Amino acid sequence: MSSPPQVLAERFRVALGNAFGPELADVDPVIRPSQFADFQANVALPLAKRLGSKPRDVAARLVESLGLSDITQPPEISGPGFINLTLRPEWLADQVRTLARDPRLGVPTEPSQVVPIDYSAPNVAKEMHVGHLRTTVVGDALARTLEHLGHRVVRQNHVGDWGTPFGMLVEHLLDVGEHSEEAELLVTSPNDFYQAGRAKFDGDEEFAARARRRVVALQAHEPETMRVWRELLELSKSYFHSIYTLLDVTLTDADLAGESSYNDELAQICDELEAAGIATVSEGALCVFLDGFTGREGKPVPLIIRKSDGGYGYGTTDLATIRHRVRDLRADRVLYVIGAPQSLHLQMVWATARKAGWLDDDVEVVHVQIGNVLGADGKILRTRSGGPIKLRSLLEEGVDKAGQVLAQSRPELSPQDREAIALHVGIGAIKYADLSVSHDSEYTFDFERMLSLTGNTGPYLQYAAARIRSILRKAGSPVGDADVVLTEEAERLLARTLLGFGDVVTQVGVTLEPHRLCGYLFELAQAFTTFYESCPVLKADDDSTRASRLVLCSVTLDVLVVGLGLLGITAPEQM
RNA sequence: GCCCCCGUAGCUCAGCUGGACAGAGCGACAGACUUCUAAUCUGUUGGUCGCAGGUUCGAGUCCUGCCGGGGGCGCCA
Repeated sequence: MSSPPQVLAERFRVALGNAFGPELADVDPVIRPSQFADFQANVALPLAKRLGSKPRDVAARLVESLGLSDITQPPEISGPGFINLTLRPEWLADQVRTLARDPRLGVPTEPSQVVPIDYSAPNVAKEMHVGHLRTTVVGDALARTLEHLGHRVVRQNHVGDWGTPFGMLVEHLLDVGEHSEEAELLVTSPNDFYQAGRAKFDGDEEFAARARRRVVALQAHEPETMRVWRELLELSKSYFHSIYTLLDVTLTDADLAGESSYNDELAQICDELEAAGIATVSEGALCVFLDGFTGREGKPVPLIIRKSDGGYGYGTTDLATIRHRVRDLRADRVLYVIGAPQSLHLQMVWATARKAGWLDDDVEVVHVQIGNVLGADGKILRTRSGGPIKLRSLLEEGVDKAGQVLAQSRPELSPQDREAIALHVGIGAIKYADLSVSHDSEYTFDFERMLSLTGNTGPYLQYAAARIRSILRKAGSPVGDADVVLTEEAERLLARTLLGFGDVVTQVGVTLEPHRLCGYLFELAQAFTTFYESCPVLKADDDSTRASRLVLCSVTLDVLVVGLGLLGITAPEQM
């Protein structure tokens, strides 16, 4: 089904053609939300110049040609030439009824694209921290949203599973014993494992020497070393699993596309680039120099693809990665949901890939820049002692705090129920806080704010859904396909808001900005709450009003649940 | 030095790709519970949109230059 702005735009297209000729039919009617009506069309203003007449006259001619009487009240021209459009309640009601029957709730199915999304990317044998939280949560929301729009999303979890530290880690794992309690730390508290290895490396010459030899063995793919390395990965996978499960993130083992998976291609990448004259040796390293990339003192910035010691860095891996996504996955659009500081690096990788012919112009690559998460002091979030905060403890704290609030406000619920709700509320609050501000801006982490039941928070939206569920439970009979009648202003506003869902989801697919969906859902929850306050549902004056309002409740719940679902947030049955 | 991001109400943030007087939430102040979950609501308060030019009928939004904050800029990813 089409959204109101879409329907209006189509009518304007016809009117523009009739009034000013077919060549102007496709001018954007510039339909926008209005503070004086439901929508306003601003097209008369830019058109006036083109036609050489006054904006108000253009608007008047347009209104004459406009066949809208079935949809809107008579359009009004105001100000310099705005056309104000107020939807007829009957038409709105009809649209809501159609929405109620639409399993997609107004969300279109777009022509399917293949969209690899690079997100999360934790490191093997390291604890995830708040930095990973944001890319994981935003990336997952984008994956869910694009999938819902009909695209084929290929999740790519580019985990850090290769490099010199792994010599030390393998050696340490062998030292402590593969099935020891120490080894189990990789699953429960990876940083402790890493730091124990690190401490030994720094303090024990003999171990350090062994670790360095192990790096060589690893790079030579020596079988026993590789076996232990794989064991390291397995343990880390369990750790990732536990976090992803707790976070309710869709990533699975099948999505792992770690750095090591490109090992076999790195030499060839270098050879090919060197043969093509794209890469040249400088100071012993094989580098790509690109026009337009200059650093200090105007010196060209290199993308180093082979270090002077013969090793490969992440630049080479990233080239193999983009090639794989385009050539093997046949991507139409590639998303990198990673930290903002990597911007320059990505630009260089892409430019190199384009030069090498691995990245066609018709493939869109986007860096969804993730801003830092800050503490109350405005600095990157850390523990009081200055160390990075473990993601797991952060999540557990959120769930814990949500549980405390519930214990106070809903003492009548069983501890089991409260625990289940606290999980959804705590995790939902943290995820929503991450999603509701634009992904590229830094944001301040504040439990109190994100767990608040008022304001633009996860719990507020969940609460709205829980109240609707409570009504529907008490309604007894299922919500039928009743006529919708909009008499109260609160009903009108709720109806109009509901009809905007599809457009917002579409927009998120284009701009890759989940915070727009958050803003919409907040608006919807507010519209519902206002309706809830002023329009009794179960105690409505008559049966038809009751039935109509039940439809409104039901559709609102559907949109909230689906919308939150696209964000990766669950709406609990009760709160 | 060059490049990227940011600067909007006391605080945290929006601002729908250029449209009418700049919006929310929190905070503060004043109200609303025999009512479907009062953890929810209503109202009031509050801003030279960092500064100065420019483009435009119209600029928080686009361009240029400053000021201020963050980040990046050759062998860590």
